[in-house]
Amino acid sequence: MNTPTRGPGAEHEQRRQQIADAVLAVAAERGMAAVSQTSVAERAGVSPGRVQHYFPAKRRMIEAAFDRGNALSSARIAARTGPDADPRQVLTTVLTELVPHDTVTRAHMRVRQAFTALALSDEAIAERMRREYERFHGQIADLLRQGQDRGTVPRALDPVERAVSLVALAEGLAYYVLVGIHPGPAARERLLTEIAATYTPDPEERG
Amino acid sequence: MNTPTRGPGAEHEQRRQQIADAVLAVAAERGMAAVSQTSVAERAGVSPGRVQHYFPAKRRMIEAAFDRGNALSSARIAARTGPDADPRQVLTTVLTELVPHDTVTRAHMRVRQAFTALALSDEAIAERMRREYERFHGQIADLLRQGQDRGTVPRALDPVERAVSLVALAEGLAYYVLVGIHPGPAARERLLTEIAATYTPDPEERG
DNA sequence: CGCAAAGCAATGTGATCACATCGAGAAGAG
DNA sequence: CTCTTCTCGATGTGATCACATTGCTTTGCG
Repeated sequence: MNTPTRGPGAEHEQRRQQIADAVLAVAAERGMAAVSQTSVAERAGVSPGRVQHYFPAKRRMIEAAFDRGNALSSARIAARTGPDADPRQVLTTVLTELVPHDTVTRAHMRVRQAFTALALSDEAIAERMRREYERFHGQIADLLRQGQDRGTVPRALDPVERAVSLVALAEGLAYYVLVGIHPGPAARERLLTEIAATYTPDPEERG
Repeated sequence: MNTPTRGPGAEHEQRRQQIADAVLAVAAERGMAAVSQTSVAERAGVSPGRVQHYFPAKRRMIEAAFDRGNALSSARIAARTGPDADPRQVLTTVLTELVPHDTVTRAHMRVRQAFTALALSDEAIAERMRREYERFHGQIADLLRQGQDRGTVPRALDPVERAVSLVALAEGLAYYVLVGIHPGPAARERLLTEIAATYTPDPEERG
């Protein structure tokens, strides 16, 4: 009944996650270039041997970390939006969560930026990135479509195209905040303004 | 009268540029991680010794490449806009040049993305990045202000804030094109739409 | 209890890195 | 022509890397 410590039913997945988390932490703090068996093991508080045991190839470790980052991000956003049904509120939360405003979101966006660069020279990561964005843009587009059904978003607007623009803007602003080009609150305001412009540009039709 | 091949007046700057160009080429083709004395020397067609001679510290080589990239970018955009006086045309050219559409722009944006990631873990690059963006955002804001003076841009609009948003959008879209998330022409269209929305949202006031 | 296998720490290996060092050769100065 | 100084190719060095190998320890199982 108790979890086996060995064999196919062992806590492998938990250990792998622990290591993947360490990869994310190192990437957030010192960039992808600092990710090595040694640094990851140290950060995870395990031996380098164990890291190698769970990830015989570094490539797989990076990919696992990428997936882990996406899972954590989804979980965080799901927790943040809760069971809210209002699509505009959900959209606003999802997009503003991209703009760094605390330790967790800062770390997350630093990791995202690291993978973003990696995707340009690593086809496996690039493919995952494409799938991830297809999902993400689709989610935002769906929220806009729900708005259209409720009449709060103009029918003339292409939900996918608008979703792409909103996310691109949010990520561009997120980087400015990360590197200190633009203050976080101002970036958030810019984003909220753009979201507001998406909803009922003609204010008299609200019901 | 002829250029000395040695001493303080030698063709040092030209050699340094040649090496910096090789750094940019390697970064564009294989990412910053592939930039080393060996790879750069090979790409530049010179000996590793010469690379080390001109850049005793790798850090300086990277910084020189960053500056060189900015100089090349400015020159390319200046050549592209020409002596045009119409601020909207200039703004459109500058922004759409950010979206990859040929070999040169693709390479340039790949390099830019590489430095973008580097800035998050290298304070010297981050500082240069901040200065570079301050200049860039300022340039776009100036173009918008000229539009306001001509009455083609609403006075109510904050030029700096709008400039930041436009550039952020353009860069976000540029990345989507680079990694194959979004087609280039569509990204360009999205950008043109956003630029159009900045100019005279009320079409009847045009003279 | 004994044993086969799994978990995993420790160590080895060859490559590559940034950077140091050295010396040959070229070019200007006297 | 000689000498000095700059250029820069060649080679050395120690660190770090990903990954291979080895073998001890633990665990489940008969």
